[in-house]
Amino acid sequence: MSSQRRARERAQRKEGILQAARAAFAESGYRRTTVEAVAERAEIGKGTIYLYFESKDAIQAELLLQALAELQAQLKAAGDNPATQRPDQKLRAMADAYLDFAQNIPDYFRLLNAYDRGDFEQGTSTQQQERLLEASNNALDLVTQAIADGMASGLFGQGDPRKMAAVLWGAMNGALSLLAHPIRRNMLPGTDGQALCLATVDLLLQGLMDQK
Amino acid sequence: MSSQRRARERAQRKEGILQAARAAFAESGYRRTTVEAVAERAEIGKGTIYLYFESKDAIQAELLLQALAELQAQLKAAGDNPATQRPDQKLRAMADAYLDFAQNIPDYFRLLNAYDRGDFEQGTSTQQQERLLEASNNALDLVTQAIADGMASGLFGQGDPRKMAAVLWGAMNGALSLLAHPIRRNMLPGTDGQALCLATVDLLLQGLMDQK
Amino acid sequence: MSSQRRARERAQRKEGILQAARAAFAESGYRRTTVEAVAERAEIGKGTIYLYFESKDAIQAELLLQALAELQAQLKAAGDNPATQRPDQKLRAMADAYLDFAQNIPDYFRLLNAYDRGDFEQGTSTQQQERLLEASNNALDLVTQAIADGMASGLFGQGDPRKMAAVLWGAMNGALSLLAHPIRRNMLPGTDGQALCLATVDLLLQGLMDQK
Amino acid sequence: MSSQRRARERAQRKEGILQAARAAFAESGYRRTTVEAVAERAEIGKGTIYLYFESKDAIQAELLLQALAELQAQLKAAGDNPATQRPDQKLRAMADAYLDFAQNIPDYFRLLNAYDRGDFEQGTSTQQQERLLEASNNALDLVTQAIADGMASGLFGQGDPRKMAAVLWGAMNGALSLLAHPIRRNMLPGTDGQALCLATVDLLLQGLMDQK
DNA sequence: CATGAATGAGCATTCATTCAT
DNA sequence: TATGAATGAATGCTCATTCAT
Repeated sequence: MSSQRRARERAQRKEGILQAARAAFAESGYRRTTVEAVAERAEIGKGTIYLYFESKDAIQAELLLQALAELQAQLKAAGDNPATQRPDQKLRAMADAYLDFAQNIPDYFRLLNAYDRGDFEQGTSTQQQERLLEASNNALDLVTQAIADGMASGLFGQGDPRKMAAVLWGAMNGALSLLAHPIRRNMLPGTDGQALCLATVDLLLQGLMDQK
Repeated sequence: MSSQRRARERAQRKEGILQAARAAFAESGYRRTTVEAVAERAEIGKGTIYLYFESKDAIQAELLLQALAELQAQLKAAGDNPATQRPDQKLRAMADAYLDFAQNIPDYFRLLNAYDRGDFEQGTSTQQQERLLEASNNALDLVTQAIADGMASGLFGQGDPRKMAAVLWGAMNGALSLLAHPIRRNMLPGTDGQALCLATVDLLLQGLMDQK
Repeated sequence: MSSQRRARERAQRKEGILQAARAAFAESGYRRTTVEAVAERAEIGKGTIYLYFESKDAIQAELLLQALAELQAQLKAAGDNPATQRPDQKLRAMADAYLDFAQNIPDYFRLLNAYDRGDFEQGTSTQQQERLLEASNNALDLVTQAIADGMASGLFGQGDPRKMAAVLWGAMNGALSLLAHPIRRNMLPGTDGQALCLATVDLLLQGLMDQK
Repeated sequence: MSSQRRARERAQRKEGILQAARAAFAESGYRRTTVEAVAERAEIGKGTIYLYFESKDAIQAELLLQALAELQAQLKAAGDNPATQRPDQKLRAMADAYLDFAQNIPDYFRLLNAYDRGDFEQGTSTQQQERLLEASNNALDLVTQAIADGMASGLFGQGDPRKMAAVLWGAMNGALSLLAHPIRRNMLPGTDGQALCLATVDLLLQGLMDQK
């Protein structure tokens, strides 16, 4: 059926716009990126974008959902790996997955960070906010559960597992953000984001395990 | 001499503009803040601002330097306190100072974070960038030194002290940023920025000390 | 012959577009009506419209000709009615016909008024303007003739019959337009367009007949 | 005081924009007139307009109020003239005033007509609509009163004076509008708006007076 | 013939910066 | 030195029209 091909082409075009927007937003930031710039990158006309998206804000919101879905999938895959049974191994695997995510799809990572900063409160509908919150909670729950398991088994010291999960999350965000900017990289020659991130996780896990 | 008084008045006027801009940027964000809004807050005419600053960007850059100088001063004061001799105590004192800085002058803290994200590459001249880099390095050096002392004295395990300093810096940034947005606070009921930050430092110091 | 059927189908399709446009223009106004909205109403594709009309303006111009032709036909029918022989009866019959036209096909009436205001000078070709002028003249001639008859028979006072025809025409337009807007209807509670129109005609005929 | 001069210059500038807009709207219609075109006509920059008016709609609304105020003043002056005591003389004087208004300030006249057609429902605030309605009612009341006087004195036949006032109003609008467009003027050689309007008033007054 | 995806000119509005006073 | 009126470049979005299928 041609309707199938039509739908596929439409989805491809939409995805093309999203990726063009992702690159453009990453390069210049949301506000500085014009709709025309996105169109040029996607090699289409300005008006065409509005055949696929309601507004510039809608593009960003859609990208955000994509980013969070992707992250959640990668975290889940890492946590579900049967080869990593021990809670500390699970946490490290998920940390690695987060690191991979931040390094392989840095635009998505930046987008999530921008959302955390509240950079586009107006651009997301209530429904989208709920979906985003749910996805975020799911992701954080995965980490929380691993920590709770570690505490229950005596591997980690006692504490609030959700708070510890937030500590991990925040610390990794911080490490990854720190080296995102060239000026900061110059301050730490010989250390890249990956190394800093791994060192952070090492130290935190060490602290967790020796806390008892 | 009247030239002295004139210079003093000029500096006061400049400072007034800077503080007005700081408050305005914090309230509405840099892009959404108009130069006119800054002028109104400073209770001067719009054109007067351009007698003291080249551009809106220049105001932001100057604020950045102020923020960094203030942070450096507070970290130095915390590290120099003779009551805290042990490296881990020094680190904790500096962490507390950073936390205080972030909480008491959140506008400055946000400004530094925004700069780290590369939000205004165009707004800073090369000279300003060098001053910023130097100030940042000085601040990081203070932390690095304390860690190096701890390693030398056997209190901490061996490692790259500058990298560890960066880990601390990044982790604290991450913890503080995480709870800056209401949506994230809702995800962590009962935990505020301070608690999260303290937990992060606890865990990292724990990790450092037990690493031997 | 199939060419006949084809021509008929083409005419039907064209008529369908015209009626869709008429309804759409009446509902939302010419500027606010998009070509796509007309296409949807006509249940055809947007591009198809351009197989039958040069432009959006051309649709409006064609509607205008239809409206004028329809009005002329109705006026002629009213004037030709053998039951109304006396000039004043003829005039009243034609006025009633105009009132019916304005009330039964308000879209056409509004279109004619819009044209009178010069709302779309650019949309009509010279040829169309000539056809429009001719149709208008024919309609006005019908009224003029009845008035001239009345003057010749001594029923009306002497005067320029064409000018009197224009007076009648303008006055009816004015009465009908006045109550087209809700705000004006609120100013005249208890009076509708029909009553106002009839009162206008009464008064004018009275004036004509008593002018001698 | 310089503040007086300042205020005067500001008012002059505002008035300049209003008159530029009046001319532009009259020439091309409201929708087809761009803000830039108004600015060029007023020989100022595009942005300057927004120092004096909230929006394009606000300019139109202000013009409307000016137009109605002007009309009301002229009608009142005509009706209050002690030289015209008899109701029919008063009515004729007010009709002359309306004719003068339409001919001397045709842009204002067109603007009022456009408002009557409901061409800009969105552009006027509720408060403005009330002011407009009140001004309209005042104007119509002047005519109604003269007709009521005529009926009371036996000069005119009995009837609903407000309805008769509306008949007069509508008929004059119709006569004036009819000849506003060149194509219509061509249909009536030798007759101009003034003649048509006067003929309309003559006929209506004749009708009123002979109605008894 | 019919379609609808693609296009880009056009528009109202904002705001950093300039400059006459 | 201080002012704020004036400016016009920049931007998100609409819609009449075209054209490949």
